[in-house]
Amino acid sequence: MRIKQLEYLEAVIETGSINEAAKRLYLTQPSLSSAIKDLEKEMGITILQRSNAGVRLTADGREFMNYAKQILDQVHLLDDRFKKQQPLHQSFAVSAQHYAFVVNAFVELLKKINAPTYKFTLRETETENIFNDLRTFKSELGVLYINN
Amino acid sequence: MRIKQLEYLEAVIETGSINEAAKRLYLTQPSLSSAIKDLEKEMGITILQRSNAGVRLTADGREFMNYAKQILDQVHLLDDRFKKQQPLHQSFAVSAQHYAFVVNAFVELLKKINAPTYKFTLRETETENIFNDLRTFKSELGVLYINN
DNA sequence: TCGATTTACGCTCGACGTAACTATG
DNA sequence: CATAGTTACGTCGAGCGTAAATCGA
Repeated sequence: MRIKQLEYLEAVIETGSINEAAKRLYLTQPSLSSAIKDLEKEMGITILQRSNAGVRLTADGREFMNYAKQILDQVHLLDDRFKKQQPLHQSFAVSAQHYAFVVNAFVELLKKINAPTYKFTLRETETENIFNDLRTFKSELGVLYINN
Repeated sequence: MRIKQLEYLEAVIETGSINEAAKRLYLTQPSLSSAIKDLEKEMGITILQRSNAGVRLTADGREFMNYAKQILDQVHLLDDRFKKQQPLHQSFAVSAQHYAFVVNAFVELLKKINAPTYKFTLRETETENIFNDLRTFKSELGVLYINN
């Protein structure tokens, strides 16, 4: 049993669908499906009742989740205490020419992410510097617009 | 972070030595060492103070273990409830000729394991049947003695 | 130099992906 | 037939191994 599997299961139950949960977890539906299956096999119980309308907890599954939730809560406590300190410095920088559509896209991104995990930077610079920024890993993404 | 890592760490702390813990966990010392290192790196703290006399908990490590112990306790609760039901049928069988040293070794094994997890069987049979038992997976181990 | 840990590096297995299949309203 | 799920199978990385290096009493 892996902590990840419990987190996966939690997401599946919250969404009521392996498909939806897979999207939220950024993995493919078959991968998630087999991860859950592996867990069920290891525990020797059926946790989910599958149908074409999604999934529902079985009685065993409901009891299992009670235990699993306890574990996840403890894991979160530990993570909060120790883990999340330094990822604050993580940054995502874009170097681009000065164009409105770049700024718009960047703002859209900020809206979507909306988390304090990353430090976002948009460098508007000359074309040549875009290449330099990427080569020196100063920026993660470069945007060029070539007008024909 | 994996549950295994926490269990590894627990064993290391209980024994006060990566070497000893590795033996208890049936893995090699370097593997265990790097597993612990990975955990420390992920958490961004130093858990163990290494020396040529073994290891000791740092202040961070002591606090970390308080959290980890909670997680492990919850995991054990879950395992006890669901997991350990069927492994009772697991069996370990030996096919061998009738020799005192085989019986002695088998008894030694029983003493050492001393757990109700396995069903032990010793089949004393003719040489040819030893091969058959292994081929059909009836036994896990065959013992032949060739007298010169 | 002995007994502990770490570093270097190779292999295998498992986690995840893609493609194709199944089933039900 | 659309939308849920699973099965089949390939790939890549992580976990574990072995061998050699390091380090302190």
